[in-house]
Amino acid sequence: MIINNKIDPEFRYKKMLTKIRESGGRITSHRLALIRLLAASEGHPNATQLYEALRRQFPTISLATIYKTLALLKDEGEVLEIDLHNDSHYDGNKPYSHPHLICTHCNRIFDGDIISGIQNLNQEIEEKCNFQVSRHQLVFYGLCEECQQKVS
Amino acid sequence: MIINNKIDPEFRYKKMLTKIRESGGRITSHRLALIRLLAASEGHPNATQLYEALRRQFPTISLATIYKTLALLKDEGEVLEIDLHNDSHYDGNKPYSHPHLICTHCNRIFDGDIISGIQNLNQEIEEKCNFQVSRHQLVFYGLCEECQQKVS
DNA sequence: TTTATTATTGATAATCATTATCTACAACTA
DNA sequence: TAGTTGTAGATAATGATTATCAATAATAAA
Ligand SMILES: [Mn+2]
Ligand SMILES: [Mn+2]
Ligand SMILES: [Zn+2]
Ligand SMILES: [Zn+2]
Repeated sequence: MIINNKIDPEFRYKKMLTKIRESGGRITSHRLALIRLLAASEGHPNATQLYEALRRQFPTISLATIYKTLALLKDEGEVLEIDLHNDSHYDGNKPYSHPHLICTHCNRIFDGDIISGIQNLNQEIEEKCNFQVSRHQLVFYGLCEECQQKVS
Repeated sequence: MIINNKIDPEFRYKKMLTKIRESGGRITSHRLALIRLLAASEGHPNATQLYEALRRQFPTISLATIYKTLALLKDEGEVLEIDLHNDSHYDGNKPYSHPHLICTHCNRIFDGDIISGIQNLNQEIEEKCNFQVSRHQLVFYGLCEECQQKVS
């Protein structure tokens, strides 16, 4: 089910469709296409990027539909919103809290869920701060491997 | 210089004034008052909260002035912006990257810089992801000590 | 102290991502 | 196949933050 540090997009696709059906939602062609994109979440796209990607095949699709479907999936816990400065990006492949690495040079967003220290953090916070963590958004800014060479 | 897990506000106040002078900026009464607030940064206020706090003593102060001074101090590295969903909050007491704990019940923002695991994270990211970290924004959402009892 | 220079102010318009609104339409179901 | 109703697309509204600009005040020079 995990391929190349990524959950099988096909599995995620079906899971999202099921969740929508179970909540009484309808499956439209536009939703199908959007969910297919989100299931892979290549590059953690934002609403506009998803809109542009879908516009070719569906010229009549509306940006509002993107936002409404994203909100729906977020409510169902099937999409993670990465809240950046006036620009939300989305991960439908790993809809749970996990760290992200953002390159300040090429602006790409990488998954940082290989990092092992995260689990311990929650526990340390609960012990030292008496704070009960339910979710988190951890963002690290810097230079990705490729850009380190370009910039230096 | 560190009192009660907080940098001496007086020290921060003087440091910010020096930085503004050094960069050719002028010291106005409104800036003085705002910097005094930021140096303590009680509760990590946002622009509107700073505005409301200063309005009593300075009825003619403008929200634009708050934003412009915040941008100036941020450029000088003397204020940390905590970028939340369409609502930036500020820490002028600890202007460097550090974790924050946000209570989803009372909405208060706590400092989480007691946590020791952070230093190790950057190193782990550089090793495992080949990503060179320059700054971060780490936000943990959950229930503060007081609210855990109220909610349960 | 007086004057000249120019950064800063406050009022207000502009921006821009995201939401809300509303009617025609299409997805499900009996 | 028709009826019910959730959804789509167009567009207006929202709201935090920025940009604009003439009047003013902070600083330095005289
Ligand atoms: Mn991700
Ligand atoms: Mn802080
Ligand atoms: Zn890069
Ligand atoms: Zn609380």
